[in-house]
Amino acid sequence: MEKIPVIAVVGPTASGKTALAVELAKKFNGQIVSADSMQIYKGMNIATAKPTEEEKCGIKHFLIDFLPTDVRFSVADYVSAAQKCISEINGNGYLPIVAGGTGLYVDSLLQNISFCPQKTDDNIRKRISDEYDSLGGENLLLRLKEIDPETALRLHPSDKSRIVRALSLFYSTGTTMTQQYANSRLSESPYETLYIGINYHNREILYSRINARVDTMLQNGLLNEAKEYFDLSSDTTASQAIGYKELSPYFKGEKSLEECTESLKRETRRYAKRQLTWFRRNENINWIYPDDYENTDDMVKNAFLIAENFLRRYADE
RNA sequence: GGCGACAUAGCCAAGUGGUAAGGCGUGGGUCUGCAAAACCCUGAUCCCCAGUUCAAGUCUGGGUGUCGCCU
Repeated sequence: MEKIPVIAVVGPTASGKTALAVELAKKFNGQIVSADSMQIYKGMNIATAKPTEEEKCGIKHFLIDFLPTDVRFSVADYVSAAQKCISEINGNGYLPIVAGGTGLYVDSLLQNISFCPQKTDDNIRKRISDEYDSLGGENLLLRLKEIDPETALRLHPSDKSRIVRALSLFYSTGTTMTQQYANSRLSESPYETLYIGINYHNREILYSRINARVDTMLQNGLLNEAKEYFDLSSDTTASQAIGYKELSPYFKGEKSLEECTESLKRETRRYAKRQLTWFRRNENINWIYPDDYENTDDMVKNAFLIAENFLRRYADE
């Protein structure tokens, strides 16, 4: 079966992914599939830096702004939704461009990871989570060792979420994490992907972009938006978004706005660092460094060259 | 000018004679159904000089600096 060509634009937050993806889409007749775990939610616009109509430049964006904030979402949901988008885009004769900073989503989609067909039982999960709290990580890890020694070996006793997941996966489906891992890569990816990553040689530049963007968000009314969402139930995906929970102490009168703004900036910087850690291990990424160029146009031109090479190679095959 | 206090990693900070807690930040890493989440790893010889002592961040003297009070 012939593979579908896909361009993926990845990188840390505030690096300029959105703009580059749009430029690529304009140049190569593309449409964009977002890979962002928070921009999927309706209403969460300012904090997530969701592209505005103006920024979209008329390019069609998929998987943005379509879910209410109380609906939970997961990688598995993302992959199946995004697969459909890519098929549709490709079927209509456009080039699919995956753009976003949620590394897990990007990789799972493009490497065609298949998730366990059965869902984990919420009650079992709850029970094991309680057991973790009462018995401790060491004990649960011993239990996991009996059913899946490999996974038990690589997990740290403090890593509650993964220990609970590994155990509840087995108890509710009979599949071990190790088996699931093997199963997940059985079918080859239907995509031929060009990865373009954006990073800065000088981290300080990225960090000052982040700081400045937070200030802009505040000017654009982040506080009003945050008032609506800082109280989201903690078991929702949306409640994890950076931008509301950091402002929460301010609304509760526990901290000053300045302190909360600082913490919001810091959390965003840390998030960017984690994103870089994630993407750096992908050897297939063609990294582009904005601080290598005099201006953005030159950088975009270089990205065009990389993309042209990729598409030509693809056409030749 | 006088009196007093303090001087430990980027920041906060414990330690009062036996060979440098901790927190925050920073940097690195893990990552397969909540991933903007969760988790792991990460640093100093204690302002300078001289002295006491087997042994000094810890005691003594001098210097420098900072802060507070007073005239």
